[in-house]
Amino acid sequence: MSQFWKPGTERPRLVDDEEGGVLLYTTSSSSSSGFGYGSLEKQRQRLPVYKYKTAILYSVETHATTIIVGETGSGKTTQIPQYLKEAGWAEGGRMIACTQPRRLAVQELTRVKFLTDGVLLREMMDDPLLSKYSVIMVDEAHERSLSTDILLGLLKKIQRRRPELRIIISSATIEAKSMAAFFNTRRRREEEQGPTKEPAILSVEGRGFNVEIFYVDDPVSDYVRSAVSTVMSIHDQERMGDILVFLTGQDDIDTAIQLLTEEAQSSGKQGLVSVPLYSGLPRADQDLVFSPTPRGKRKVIFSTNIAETSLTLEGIVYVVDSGFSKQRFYNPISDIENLVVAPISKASARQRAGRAGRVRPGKCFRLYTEDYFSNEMSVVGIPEIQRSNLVSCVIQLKALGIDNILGFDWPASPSPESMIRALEVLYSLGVLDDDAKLTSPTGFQVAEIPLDPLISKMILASCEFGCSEEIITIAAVLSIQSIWIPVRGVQKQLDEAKLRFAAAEGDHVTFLNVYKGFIQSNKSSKWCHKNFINYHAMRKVIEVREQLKKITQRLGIGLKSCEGDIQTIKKAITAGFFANAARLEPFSHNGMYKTLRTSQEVYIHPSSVLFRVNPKFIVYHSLVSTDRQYMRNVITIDPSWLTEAAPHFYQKQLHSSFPQ
DNA sequence: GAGCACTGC
Repeated sequence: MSQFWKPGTERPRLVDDEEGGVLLYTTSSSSSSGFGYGSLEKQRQRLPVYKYKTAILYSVETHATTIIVGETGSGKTTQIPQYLKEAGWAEGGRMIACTQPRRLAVQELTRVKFLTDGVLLREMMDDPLLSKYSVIMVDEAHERSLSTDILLGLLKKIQRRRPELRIIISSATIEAKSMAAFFNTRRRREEEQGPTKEPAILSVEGRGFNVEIFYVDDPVSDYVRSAVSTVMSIHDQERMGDILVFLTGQDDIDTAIQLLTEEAQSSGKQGLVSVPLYSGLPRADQDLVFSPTPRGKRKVIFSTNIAETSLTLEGIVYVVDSGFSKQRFYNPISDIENLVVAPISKASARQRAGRAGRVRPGKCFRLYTEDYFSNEMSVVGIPEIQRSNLVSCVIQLKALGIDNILGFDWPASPSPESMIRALEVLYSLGVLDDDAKLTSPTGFQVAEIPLDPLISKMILASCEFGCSEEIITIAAVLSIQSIWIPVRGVQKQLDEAKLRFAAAEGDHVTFLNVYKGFIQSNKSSKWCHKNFINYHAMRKVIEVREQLKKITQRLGIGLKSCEGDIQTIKKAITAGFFANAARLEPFSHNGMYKTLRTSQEVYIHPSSVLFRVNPKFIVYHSLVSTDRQYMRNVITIDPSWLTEAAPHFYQKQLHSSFPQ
């Protein structure tokens, strides 16, 4: 492994601090306490990454791939693309790309493009070699999101065809070596021309302060209770400073806040302000997290993983880490994605602890034992690609002309079962042909629409059925987490509000009613409030719908309304979701259904307008599994539509399921 | 009568 630095500058340091204990954040001076005055240039020079400018540029010049190990706050994301531009990498009509797993609000430099991994993947559909870019920087690669992994695999391929392309991968310490191994394409005694193929690793320190770590002596049986009592003792014994508590979901968070309020009341403790934080929270409530803590008070933020990567909170001095988060797991045999509370990795634990050291030295209280951390916790989490349904991923690779999906060189390979399942689903949708090639035009069109292929297929079908106006609304609503406001204690009112829009045909049609009402109200937030509808979610529906409208126009498909012909709408939905059909068990007293495809026991989700209605045949949008398998968002269908929509899928194997 | 970590086009 090679490292380069310029004599006279500080030698780059390869951090290797995978052990627990005090985090090895190094911070050079008091300069980290803010920018003070001075020119913009001076400010840039004070960022930790500045010291490595020459080393980074030298490495990029001489290496095909450079891996930058950098802690948060080093300034790498904003500065490195700028250094590259100043060094001439954006000259001669070339550009620099910097990708993130999430959207980022950064200033757009000319000839430097900040974009998400997913968007860059989309760009490859028009420009497979990404030929307009001279350097591509993949930021936060250690998060191993689905799109990041696909992108890394493709970049490695592109590098073979474009030796002049430079890749920068910014990653946390723990992943750096495996990234380097993945991109090391150098063969022994190979005559090297141009940049060396062996990746360089550079390490840049962050701006964080030391965080002292504490563990519990014995395993805790109830992390919510334990988190609350830890908060109480921090409040008792530690100096002022806000507390961030990592829990797994809304339920945990609500319970914890209730417990804390009770305990503070019964013990007469004052000065604690609890704030919940999770993605489903209405915007106004989320903003409370950022409001300054009143003088003499201590803010306690109870958060999901959203505070681990997506949001940065200022003023946190104490972190309480439950050691758990909700994670998605996919079972290719049952074709079901589950959200499960699972132990986090050491990498996550480090990231969480680091949240305590942004303003001054902090403390992190881990609600698990040191022995557990050292001996049982996995070093890194399972990459998303090994925990997901791969239908979207496979169609994207197919669209990029990658035929041998099973032989693709991944940073981490998904299971063959998942890939085969994805191929089967795409085949049944008519997107792939017998040779596993994209069909024309359906396959290419579905690949062009950046949504779940089942949804894309539904949209294409709606054009034939003449109900695309309605279907793109439904597609937009389905891509939003929830349009209802999550409210505890006023469940009854929410249910009543829902009834105002409920359609006998099911949830999708109900969504259409909500959308119509929202438009008729002139997109009023008051109207949303009155009807327990999430205003921001509805704005988002409008936005996504506009995008879908543009995409359909680009595909040369006109929008058309079916003017209230609901049966047509349901047929279009069935054309995409025929595989998700279920039939009510005869004589079932508890609403048990069986899926037509695999005879799995499933139930209508209590949030559905068809809950307790239990029609004989239904099609569902997705399954969510807890103690039971629940079907979310269902519509009634006529079973004959299934054979109409997918004769190849149903005629052979399942005709015996149909009573009529 | 249950629950939804996150993200994107």
